[in-house]
Amino acid sequence: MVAGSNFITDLIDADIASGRWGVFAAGERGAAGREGKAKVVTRFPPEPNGYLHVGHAKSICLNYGLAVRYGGLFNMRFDDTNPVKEEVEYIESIKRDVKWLGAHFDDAARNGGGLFYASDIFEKMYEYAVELIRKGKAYVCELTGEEVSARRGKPGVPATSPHRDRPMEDSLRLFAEMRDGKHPNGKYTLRAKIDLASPNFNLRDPVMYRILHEEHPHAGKKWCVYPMYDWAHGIEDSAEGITHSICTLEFEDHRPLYDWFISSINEGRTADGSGPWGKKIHHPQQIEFARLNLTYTVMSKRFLLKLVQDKHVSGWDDPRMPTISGIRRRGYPAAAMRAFCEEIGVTKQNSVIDVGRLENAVRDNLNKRAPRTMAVVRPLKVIIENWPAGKVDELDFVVNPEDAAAGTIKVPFSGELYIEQDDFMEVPAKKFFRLAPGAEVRLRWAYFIKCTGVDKDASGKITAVRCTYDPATRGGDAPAGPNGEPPRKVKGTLHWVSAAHAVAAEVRLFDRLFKVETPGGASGDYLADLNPASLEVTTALVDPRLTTAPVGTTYQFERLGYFTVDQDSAPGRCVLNRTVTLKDAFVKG
RNA sequence: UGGGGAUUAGUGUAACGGUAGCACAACUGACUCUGACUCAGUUAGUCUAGGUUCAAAUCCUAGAUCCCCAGCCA
Repeated sequence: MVAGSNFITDLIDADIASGRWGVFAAGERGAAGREGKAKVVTRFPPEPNGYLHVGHAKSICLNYGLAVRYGGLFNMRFDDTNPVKEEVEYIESIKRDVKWLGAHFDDAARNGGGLFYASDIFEKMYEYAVELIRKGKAYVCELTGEEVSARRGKPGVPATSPHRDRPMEDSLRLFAEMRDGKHPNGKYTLRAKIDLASPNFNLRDPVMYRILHEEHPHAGKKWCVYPMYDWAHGIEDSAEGITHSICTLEFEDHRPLYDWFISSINEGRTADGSGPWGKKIHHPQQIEFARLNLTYTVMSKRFLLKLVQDKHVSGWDDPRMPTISGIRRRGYPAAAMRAFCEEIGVTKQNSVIDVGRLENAVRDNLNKRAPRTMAVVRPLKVIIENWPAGKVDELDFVVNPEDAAAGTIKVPFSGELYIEQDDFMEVPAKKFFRLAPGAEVRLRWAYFIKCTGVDKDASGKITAVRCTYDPATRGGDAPAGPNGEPPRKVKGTLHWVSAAHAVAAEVRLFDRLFKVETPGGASGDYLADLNPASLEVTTALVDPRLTTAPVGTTYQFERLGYFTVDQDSAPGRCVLNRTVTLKDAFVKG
């Protein structure tokens, strides 16, 4: 079994072995070197009615990954058949997100098959629809939505339509009138004449076209009839030469319809074009896989839109959102997203992945790349009592222990420092090996310090911790004893900043957007499960170098987590998003 | 009470009639100038009942459970 294989690659392997889809012709679709290779053409076909989320990322990685794996092509296509819900803003964001993920749809040398819009072939679809009417396979129906619904039938009870035997000429005329804008929304539909008694309700004469007097984000004002998904999708795939049309599980019982439409167009057509209706059109294979679900996450576009509209989040790109824009802003690397998708596999089983696995993929990626820095998020002042007044020491700080090439930088040390509040306990808990009265710890890359006492205000709150330092431990290690005794060890190492040198930065500490593993679980009420503490904003003390880092730069704040420079940063204002925490094995108590 | 799918450790995912494996999580321990990383180990699984076979997660029969479907959404 080859790494990364799954039931879809098994299927494609079989197709290649049997020569099912033929080979790329010389000069076909871009980059040279593809001719003679077995054809594999996939696509990602979102409707531009919202922002992409991590569920879409799975589909993008799957489809693009297959094109790369087999040296085929990957198309980006907007399935823009319903102008009521679609917007240019969504089209633009989707292109941006797909590119960011690394699916190079417009680069032929990197398996890019191109950018397509369903709406660009509406004319062709219209012609095919006319053809089906002529073949007696479609008719204009004038039932209202409610009437269609009322006549839908039940399992075992057929649907009915009084118009299915309308003469072909009448349907042709009415369909043309529909297109010409002579009728209001909802007055007529074009329906496929399939089987009103089918146990599969999708086959009970599904609607192919509805009248929608609506401007389209890509096609403008050209149309007032729009095709339905089932009718349009196979034609889009066919026109683009898609071989494997991959979609999610809920379309499984639409597959007979997908096949019926293309087969019906092909009826009376032949491979060489000698048939009465001309040349056969390409008939792709639809394959269904299980969509991605994550714990503590809602993936419904409808609900994400509600979060944005009702301002529960700051926008589609709020770093707490499971959108691609959100995780990008939060600082998740695209490569981590890809690794995650690879890791979880592809099957037909509904499943819920622990969101911790996505976070792990992010840590894994960042651990190797992110430069380290010391920053204090909840400052507690430390006074070094025996530090020479006014002295500043410059110490070497290792930028990335995982990457020797990253080198070292100098950090300033002085007699007044800040450490993390969590790193001091006046009455230490069991197994607490950080700072406490009488305890000695190491300040990372600096000195050992020993706590001699605390300062408190009138209310008894600790305002500062007093320590002494050991000059012999400069750099962070104790020397060996005079008679070769092993050097003194300390168990705890703390991060710190020099009070006089650190600068303030806004830090946004994100937690999960939902407080329960399955939001909306029993009640279906997602909002009730929102985590009220999903965002905490604090002022941290950071290395001044961070204030000039470009937006999107990610650092590891040692012992805390990864933090990424947010787009809200400006000269004089540094804003950092906590991308993900480090794992923490220490449990208080 | 119709149709379409799916059931393998806590969670995912392999095994395609021939030793049930891997990853994550959990728990031990080692290492450590990040309680991170890394390393070693432990716990733990074929939905049920029959059948075929030398041999069944895999094939057959019956059942159970879960998901999807009656938009002029996709």
